[in-house]
Amino acid sequence: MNGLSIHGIERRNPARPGGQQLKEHCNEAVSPCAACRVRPLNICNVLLKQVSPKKGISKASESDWQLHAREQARRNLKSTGERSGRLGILCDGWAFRFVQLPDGRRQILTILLPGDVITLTRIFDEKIQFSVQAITNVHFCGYDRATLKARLNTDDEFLGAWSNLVIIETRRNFELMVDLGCRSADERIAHLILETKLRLKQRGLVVDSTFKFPLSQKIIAEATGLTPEHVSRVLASFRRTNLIESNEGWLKITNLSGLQRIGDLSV
Amino acid sequence: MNGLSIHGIERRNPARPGGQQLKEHCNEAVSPCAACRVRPLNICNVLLKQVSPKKGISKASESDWQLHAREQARRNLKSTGERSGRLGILCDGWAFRFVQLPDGRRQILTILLPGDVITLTRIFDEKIQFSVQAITNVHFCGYDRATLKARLNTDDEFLGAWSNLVIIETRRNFELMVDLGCRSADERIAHLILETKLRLKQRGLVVDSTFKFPLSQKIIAEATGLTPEHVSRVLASFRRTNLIESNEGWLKITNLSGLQRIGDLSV
DNA sequence: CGGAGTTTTGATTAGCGTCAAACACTGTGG
DNA sequence: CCACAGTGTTTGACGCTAATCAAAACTCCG
Repeated sequence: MNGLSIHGIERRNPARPGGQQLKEHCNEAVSPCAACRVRPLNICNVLLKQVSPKKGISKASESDWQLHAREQARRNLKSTGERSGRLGILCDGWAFRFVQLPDGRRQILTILLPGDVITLTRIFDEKIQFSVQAITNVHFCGYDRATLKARLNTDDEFLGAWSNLVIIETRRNFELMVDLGCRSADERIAHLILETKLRLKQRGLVVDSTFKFPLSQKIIAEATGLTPEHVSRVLASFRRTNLIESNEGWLKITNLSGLQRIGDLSV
Repeated sequence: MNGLSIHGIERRNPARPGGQQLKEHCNEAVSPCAACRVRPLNICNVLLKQVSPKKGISKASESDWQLHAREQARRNLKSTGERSGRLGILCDGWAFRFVQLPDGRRQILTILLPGDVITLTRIFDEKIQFSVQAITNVHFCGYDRATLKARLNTDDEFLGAWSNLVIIETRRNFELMVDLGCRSADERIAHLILETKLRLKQRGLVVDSTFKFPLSQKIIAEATGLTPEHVSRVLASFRRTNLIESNEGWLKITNLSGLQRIGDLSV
């Protein structure tokens, strides 16, 4: 968790005085989406390619239908039951979806990487069913829910893009269920590393089997249903057997086939 | 697993000679959908209320766009990677979605009750990502995928109904992840019982806290990520403390608040 | 320098898995 | 009719994985 962010956007935001001022809108003249590299991974490409008047979106709402914002590491972007009316997309940085039980136990449902849709079902679901927390400093944008809903009914391409994401997400949910239900600690952690590497590779963020990995062991524990202590032991054993190297929020897979033998992605 | 089925449809199908003849189409003069009681729970109501020509469905395809079939208990309805081109709905009987790992381990993803959509994302997903197995004898129907996909683009009500099911399913997937990731064996099993009771209640299939429960302990084990032996012990302890009574595929909750204290549904 | 959070390591324990055997139930074939 | 196999449930003994408890080393940051 050093100062480098993935897309070269530095973490050193202007220091904010109070902790209450959570979200900072960036009303930049030029939309940051123009330079976004992860647009093809989600629905932004489809949404932004043509904001034509014939779609029935008035000029007035157009200026407001997409809002950009930032948030500091470790702060919540969304909380269970919230009704913000916006579908969020993570432009830059890492975050995770999680559920918090009354007694403090937490389960991480999804690690969110740059380009991921934060609240995919928000188009139809008023209340979201989980909370979202930033891992690093993040930059995200929110589309107006009503506008998207209307567009889903008229724009076949958008419907296709959205449902494609639903399918990908469902598939990953199933994988996590299999992990939690019937795999050992070694397998779960190896799987998490391999899956994250794969997703980062799709974003061009893996060089020489090395990639940014800002997940603390507590986060890995909550994502895999283990304790931080046990995660530490497993990672230590992976390092001892020369499967991985890690430091300073970076991770390198030094023995890919060895790691795959433990946590292969084939379901 | 006695001879009675939930909707009064008897299990005694005409005896079939070979085991190979898996599926039996029911080309009845009157559609069984007319008497279906679970239609309001899924997309059938919307789909069947008006099959009007103006939707662009030709008379020829209309006769074929919905097919009814049956399957025996313990047989697979679908297998991973299959490409049948139909979206299935469970009309009667119980089934489950599962993933099978190469080494034989299995994880049940969803228990399917009468009225549930078997392959919800099949509209967009050519290959399904899991297998489906019948628990009891089942009766199901399959809608033509291409027809549904076309209709999703033109029929707002259908889109709404479908996406509503996607949300409900996502929510249940998240609940299972929390169960598997951070709850004890007692909690998981109590939760499974309570959730199943709730879903049966929506279908009017619970009387006096008593309901059909044809899940073997092996199935409960695969659904909760436990072993059959341990499930047996937990259920025995539930019975010993007078939380539940069970026999012959039926289950009665004799101490609801006690069971809720263990496996409450609130997430 | 001090405090908070993270990682590491060790010792101990508990929950659940594994192995095994007995029993009940069902359907099958002789 | 019985013998038998196959499957599911129950129970016991034992073992192992991972949790728990605890404490020290390390990092980051004011």
